[in-house]
This record gives sequence, structure tokens and C-alpha cells, in this order.
Amino acid sequence: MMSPSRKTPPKPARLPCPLASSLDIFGDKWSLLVIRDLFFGKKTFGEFQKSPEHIPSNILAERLKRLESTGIIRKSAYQQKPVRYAYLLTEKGEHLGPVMKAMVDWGNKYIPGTYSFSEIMEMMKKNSGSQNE
Amino acid sequence: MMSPSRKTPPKPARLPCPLASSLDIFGDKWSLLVIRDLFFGKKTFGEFQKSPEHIPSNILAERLKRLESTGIIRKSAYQQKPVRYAYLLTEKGEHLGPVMKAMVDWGNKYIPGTYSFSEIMEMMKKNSGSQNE
DNA sequence: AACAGTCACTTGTATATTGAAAGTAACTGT
DNA sequence: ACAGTTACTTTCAATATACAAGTGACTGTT
Repeated sequence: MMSPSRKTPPKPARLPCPLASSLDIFGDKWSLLVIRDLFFGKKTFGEFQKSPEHIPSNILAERLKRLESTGIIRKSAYQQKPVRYAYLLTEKGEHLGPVMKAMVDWGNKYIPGTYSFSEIMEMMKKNSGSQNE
Repeated sequence: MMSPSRKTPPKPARLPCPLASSLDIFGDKWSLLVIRDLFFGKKTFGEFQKSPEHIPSNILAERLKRLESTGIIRKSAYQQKPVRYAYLLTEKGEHLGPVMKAMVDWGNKYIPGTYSFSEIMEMMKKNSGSQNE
């Protein structure tokens, strides 16, 4: 039997496995895409939304909070009147570069039709107002 | 189960971004943990279940199907009477090593309390009958 | 001053995915 | 015959996601 008398553990923190722990932080469908956008120079809520995958705004807001709370990004006000924030990668966040690079390399090798880094870079720049695929 | 009876955009295939496409394949909480286990020499359904993160059996079954359908793993019968399968990484799956390594390195650097590769290796071997966290 | 427009969210609410538990099928070994 | 093992499948409540619409604080235009 499991010990039942304890209080509820807030986050069982899956285990001391660095892979499992990392996945708990950014192992979802969207987090790394936001981080990718930050690498590509995007900074604001609106810019993240314009990316071709079209992240829902509520999910984006939540992910930004999570990434901030885990120290991967931080925000700084870029204007005061209505306070608006730009998001930036911390050192911790920037060190996710190798993780993304490994995934990009794998994708380029094993998923036909994926674009190279520079092609994606181009696509990111002219980030469309189009809602269509 | 419901079937998609209406218009069927079966998999919009998010975009030609290799990162987004990779995430569509293994960007969830469990897939890479199963792949980790395969790297650690685990092969059977029961062995995956015994890993310390305790993946639910229905999720495990689904992930194994998905990983097989995407060519990351394959299965081969290891006995006939009741046909039972052992799962193996394909070349495509083995090449996820660098992705996991990058994540492990990041976790070890930025998540306090995570174990090194060799410590995890040890833990994997004596994969417990313990149900306790 | 009134109104459209922008930006960064927030709030509802369907829908989809997940997780925990229990059940099933095909055996083996006692 | 019956318990045990292995590999799942089924059920269903809980959680997460997606989509649409709305809000608040402005700016710039008429």
C-alpha cells in the first residue's frame, strides 16, 4: 500500500532523471517553439502569435508565465504608458540552443520536407498576416 | 471511439519547420522517456512500465504505436505461444541520442538535484518493485 | 470628444488528451 | 482448477488545449 497519510505533494517532480525533469519544464508542444522564436529575435506577445504555427493566445500567455517562473525567459518593459513587456531569454534559456539544434538536425535528416535553418529564418522574417496554410 | 466523420484534415503537419515537425512526433511528456528506456536496454512493455516515472499503460501502448508508425521503433516477436513483442530502436530512433544528450546536459546544468547519466543508469538497472515516489 | 485601431492579454466553453483503475486474453507453472 | 505473468484494452473522471470573443489601456484620426 502507498502511504496515504501525507499531505498532497505539490509537484511530485517526476524523478531526478535530468531528461524527465527537463521534459517537465519544456516538454510540450509549444514551449520550444516560443524559445525558437526568441532565438529568431522575436520579443513580444504579438510577434509570437504571428509565427506560422499560430499558438492560441491563452496558451501563449500561460507558457510565457511558466517559462518565466522556471527562469528560462525574463521580461522587461519596453514602454511605460500602458506597460508592455518584451521577453528575453536568460542564460538558462539560451543554453537550450543545443537542444533545439539537435532536434532541427534530426528533423532535417528524418522528416522529408522540413526546411533548413536558413530557410526557416527567411520564413520567420516575412511572418505573414495570413491566417491560412 | 469516434471517427473523424467530417472533413478530414488528418494531420495538418504544422509546418516545414524541422523543430515543429519533430515536436509533433516526440514532443510530449512520455515519448522521449520510452526512447530513453530503449537506450538503457529495456525492451518490453513491462520493463517500460517499471521505470520510475510510471507511465500509464494506455499511454504507453499508444506511444509505442505512434513511435512505430513514425519509424522510430520497431517490434519483433521474442516468443510465439502468446505472441509477445520486444521493441527496438530503428536507426532513426537511435539518432535521437544527441537530442536526449543535449537535454540531459541542460538538465544536469540547470536543474538542481538531477542525476548524472551514470547515476541514472544505476537506477534503471535496479528498477524496483517499489511503488513509492 | 467620439470612434477606430493596436497590443497584450483574459475569460468562456467545447473538445481532446491524460491518468488511474479495472478488465481481458493467452498462456505457464503448481 | 487456480494463481500468476505479460501485454495490453476499456472505462471514465480530471486536466489540458483550442477557438472565439471580450477587456483595458492607450494612440492616432476625424
